[in-house]
Amino acid sequence: MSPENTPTGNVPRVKSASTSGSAPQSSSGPLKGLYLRKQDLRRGIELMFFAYRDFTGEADQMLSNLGLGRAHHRVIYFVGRQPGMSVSDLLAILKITKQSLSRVLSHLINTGYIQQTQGARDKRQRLLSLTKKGEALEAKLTDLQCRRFAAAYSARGGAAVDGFVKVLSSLLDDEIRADLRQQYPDHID
Amino acid sequence: MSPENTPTGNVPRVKSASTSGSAPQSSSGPLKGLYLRKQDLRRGIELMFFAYRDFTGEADQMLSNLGLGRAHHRVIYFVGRQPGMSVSDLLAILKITKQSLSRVLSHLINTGYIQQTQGARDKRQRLLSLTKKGEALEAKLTDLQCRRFAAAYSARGGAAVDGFVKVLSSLLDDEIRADLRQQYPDHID
DNA sequence: TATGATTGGTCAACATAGCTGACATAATTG
DNA sequence: CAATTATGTCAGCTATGTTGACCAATCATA
Repeated sequence: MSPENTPTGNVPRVKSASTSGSAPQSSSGPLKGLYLRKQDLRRGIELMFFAYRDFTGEADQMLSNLGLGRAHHRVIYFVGRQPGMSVSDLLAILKITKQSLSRVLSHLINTGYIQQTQGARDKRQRLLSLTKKGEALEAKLTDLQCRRFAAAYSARGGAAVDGFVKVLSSLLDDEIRADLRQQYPDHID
Repeated sequence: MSPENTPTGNVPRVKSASTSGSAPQSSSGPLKGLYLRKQDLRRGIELMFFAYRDFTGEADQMLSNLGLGRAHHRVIYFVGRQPGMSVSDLLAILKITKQSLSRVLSHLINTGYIQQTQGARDKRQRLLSLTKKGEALEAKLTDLQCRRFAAAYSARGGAAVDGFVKVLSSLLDDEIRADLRQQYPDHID
């Protein structure tokens, strides 16, 4: 039941470049039309959809074997990246509601993946970090995804990685891009 | 409550390149270490997360005003891309269960975004296409996302787009990559 | 033509992960 | 002391995925 063996033969296939029709090369320079045609933009949209799905697929599988979901993964990932972060830091990154986070976070604490310590400067804060068990899981999950990236990066080379990072950065909302730029010292921009 | 104004000041920020520690430049060539360090791979992971969220955000907003969700968008998008596709084609692309699709698809048919016609060669098939109303919505949604891509593409130029497409393609599972390659005549590979 | 495979729909039930709104507690800050 | 902040919690809702079972129409073929 994978896309390629639909026995009817009408496998999903774009009616060639028909969607682009008369390509909107519009006015500007002669180079623009080469990657700003409707079909190029649609390819971008579709690549994002499929790549994101595949990118998360392996980790999702491993997580579901542990009774966890992608939401747990996000928490584990970001807490692992910055141990000692507060709940509101996490909320600001994930941009979900307190209640949504609470459900997932409590579960991770109860099952021993994450621990809390009271903030020293501000005792209201609960500073989050991974337990040994949490670190082990984080490492396994991140390794899975890093391996996929390492394969893609090394298959395509530094120039391609550079373009990848540039375009993805430009797809971001402005505030997020500013944040990410801060976090990566040698960020291309 | 956006990331930059957490008043505590401990805005999510990677402890510089500490996660990379002794970068695994491993054995290979001298260029590899420049984009295969742990921090580079993590940046890729995070860019995917944030970019996907921002990429879908505007459309999600417009959809929710109409009482629709992202699942409806996917159906509208792919039916719009290839009018006359069958239900099983759509299932093969979306990789969700028949029941999940059914719920969303029925809703789109009942609300007049999508119409069905009986297949000519195989009368069991219901060939899907957008109604006028559906086409109008598809155009609005796709325009939103295309505009974001067009801005990113033209900000970064053709070489970056090239790298972007290459790396995203390499992040795909093999079967999906083969499908996409077919669909785009001038796909870089 | 009879049988089996395929296309598609449907029902019931469930899980995950998001949301809102309201409210409580504790600590910090002015 | 008062206002704000950080965090948690309760109840309830929605969207989107899942499984398993089953049915009807149609097609392909022995």
